[in-house]
Amino acid sequence: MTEKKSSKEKIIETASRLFQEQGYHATGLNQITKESGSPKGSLYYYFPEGKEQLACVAIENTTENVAFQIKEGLMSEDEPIKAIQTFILELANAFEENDKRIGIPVAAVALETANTSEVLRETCKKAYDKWHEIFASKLIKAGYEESEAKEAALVINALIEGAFINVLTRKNGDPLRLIAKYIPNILQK
Amino acid sequence: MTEKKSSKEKIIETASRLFQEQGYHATGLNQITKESGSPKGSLYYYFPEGKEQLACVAIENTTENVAFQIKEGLMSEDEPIKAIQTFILELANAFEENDKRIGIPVAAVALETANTSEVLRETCKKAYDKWHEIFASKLIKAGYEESEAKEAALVINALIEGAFINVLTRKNGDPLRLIAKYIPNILQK
DNA sequence: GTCTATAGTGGGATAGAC
DNA sequence: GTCTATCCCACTATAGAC
Repeated sequence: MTEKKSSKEKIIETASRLFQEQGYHATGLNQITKESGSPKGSLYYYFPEGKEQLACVAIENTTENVAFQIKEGLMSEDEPIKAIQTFILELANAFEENDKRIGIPVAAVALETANTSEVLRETCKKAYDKWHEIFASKLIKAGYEESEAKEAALVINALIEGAFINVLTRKNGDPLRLIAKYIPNILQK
Repeated sequence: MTEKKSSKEKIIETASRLFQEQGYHATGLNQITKESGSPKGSLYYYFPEGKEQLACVAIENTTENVAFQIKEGLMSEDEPIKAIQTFILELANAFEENDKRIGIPVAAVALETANTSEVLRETCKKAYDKWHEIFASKLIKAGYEESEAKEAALVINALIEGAFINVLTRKNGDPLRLIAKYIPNILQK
């Protein structure tokens, strides 16, 4: 209803960004409240169960944002191979334009908490399931058989995540540009 | 020279395992000293610059261990496609046999520290360079052209890392088994 | 409901005994 | 060289004023 963002929204957005850039354990609630401009009392008012609960909501927020970005990115072309390639090249450019400080959505939190928090692990799993579904749907619309499309979607997403790790350690987008060239290989019999 | 492991070695091995399973920030020096059976004074005697220095040495240790595992895994077959597929299937089985608690070597630390520690980022980058080189060398020996082999090596490693993230969030090895099927696609023109 | 002050715990790091 | 005791600080979480 209100035009300006609520405290709760500001906390969620700041938390989403910081968890993505720094991971779960490196991100403190003090930093989140400070950068969002909200006092700590508000954080515990909205998220009474504390950090783990906030992280779940933040990851769900990131999941939706990234899902929207993938959908938009894939709309650039009808032909799915070209569309996916274009999306990947845009990722590489976005990384280099954003001061190279962006992180991989969800991945750091997923790796850190897979063994220590079932609820966070499940939340990250749902993120990947959702993104896979979007890639698969693009392929199915273009005539690919359903089970084949679902498999290819997982493979393509894995390729992007793995290349992105390499992008971060090199601080340049070339690994993403390289894997874009290999998308046709994934999608041929 | 001595038969039993030195304190320093025990610290490095414990640190390597914990950083891999939990990441950088979730792993405390207290936990490392406790699980390695060494007092904290010893840790700072051997690693006077503290946690970051220890993490570098631990990652270098992991780099060598994993390099050895890849080399050994790829020796199972002469033909590189089959050899890489066998290696990936072994990874999936190892995950399920090791209580599903194993982490992805180096990846968590790489994601957490890419923006905050240049020295750790560089150390992780060297790990990936080394592993790429091993895959590439297997391909070159089998007759692949050098630049093509180097590219394919990066793509295959990215595929493994990305699938491994999904394996951890699902707690089952199937994503690795799936990408193994796609290795021939990467290696054909 | 919004915010401040503070408790309590565990982190990295250090000094110095032996 | 090996180990203990301790410091300081940042973290999560809470109590309670307004």
